[in-house]
Amino acid sequence: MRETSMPGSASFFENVYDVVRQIPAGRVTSYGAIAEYLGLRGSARMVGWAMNAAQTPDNDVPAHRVVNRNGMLTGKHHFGGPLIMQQLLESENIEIIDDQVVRFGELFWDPAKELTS
DNA sequence: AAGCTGACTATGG
DNA sequence: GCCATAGCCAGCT
Repeated sequence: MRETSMPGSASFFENVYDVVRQIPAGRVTSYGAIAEYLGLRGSARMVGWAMNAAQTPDNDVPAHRVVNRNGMLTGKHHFGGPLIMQQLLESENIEIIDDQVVRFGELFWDPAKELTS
């Protein structure tokens, strides 16, 4: 892993990044799924918060592939623009209607199942 | 040091 | 079916 972070800052943030980076293009996942995979479970907010920190140019974390449980682009406004997230997803053949991922159930990528720890 | 906030989720009314 | 409340944990003021 890239110890680009500061010394001693090893936190679940890197765990989140690692999982998000493994999300295949054209797929999406939810905060809760990642949180549960990391053992945070109900603390899906922490995952979202990790995404907030993932906005740094040093990270290659496709945070746009992470949406809420409804498949809604809740964090779209945090990408520097309210349409950035949608455009990124559309560029990966993911259809977005009304800030929501179409066929979210089909595109959903569960780390707990796909990564088979 | 203590309290608030937050890119969520589940439950209740 | 929609609105309100509670639980969650880590970072910031």
